Amino acid sequence: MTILSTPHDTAPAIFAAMGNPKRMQIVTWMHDPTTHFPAQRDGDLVNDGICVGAIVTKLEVSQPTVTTHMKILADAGLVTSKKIKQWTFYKLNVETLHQAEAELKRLSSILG
Amino acid sequence: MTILSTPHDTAPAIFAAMGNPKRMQIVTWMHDPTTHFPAQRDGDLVNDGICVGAIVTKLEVSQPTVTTHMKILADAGLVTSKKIKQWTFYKLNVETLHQAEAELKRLSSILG
DNA sequence: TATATTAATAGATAGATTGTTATATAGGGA
DNA sequence: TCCCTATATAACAATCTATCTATTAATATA
Repeated sequence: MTILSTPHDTAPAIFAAMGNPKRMQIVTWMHDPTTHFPAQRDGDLVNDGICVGAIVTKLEVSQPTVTTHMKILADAGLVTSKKIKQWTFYKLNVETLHQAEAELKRLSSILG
Repeated sequence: MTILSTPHDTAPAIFAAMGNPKRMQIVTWMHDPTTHFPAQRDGDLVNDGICVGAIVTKLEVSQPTVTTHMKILADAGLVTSKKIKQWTFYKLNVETLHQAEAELKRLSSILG
């Protein structure tokens, strides 16, 4: 979905999802998974994503709290999820970051 | 302040400020003041900014609510304010939008 | 099958956010 | 001075968020 077809409240949802220090931390870590997370047995850090447990360990909040944060990020389109065996792997969705970037670009370009 | 010297929780504050439909609406209007607001007697729409009353009229919430939203935007650095006579004029701060844009660019550039 | 692992869901709670009305403050004009 | 206009502040209500513990569900493994 391009910025042109974006419903009017999609952008606030993306910004709201990033507007939390814990979630910003998660997104920052996910940007460079191999430096921030240990290798996983049943899912590749880059191709499949990061499993919930790895985030729980680093973020130092409870597992349900991480699940909630991931749901907010997923609802905003900032991450996608994939289930392999008993794990759920979350991966950054760069498309949505570009979309937010375009929205900011629109607002920062003072024309008149 | 450049993105390099940005404290680690500045970015979430900016995104949180934009992560509300009403505030996003305000920022969008302020991006192009002359098309969205009537001319003002004691302050120029472009050079001085928009007065609170004009936003109250368009946003259709109470004046104190607008004042609260403007404070959140100002605290995040997204707008600056200037008092002329009994009016407070708010103006978009493009610097901060660029800062948020740079943060998104950083996160969307997958290097490894 | 019984147990361990992993994540999601349910339910509770403290605190933040968004909104209201009422009041205070500050400046301009009659 | 007295009143009007514009904004801010106070006090409060309703809703949302972030967090927890306990439980459930699903999958693996011994």
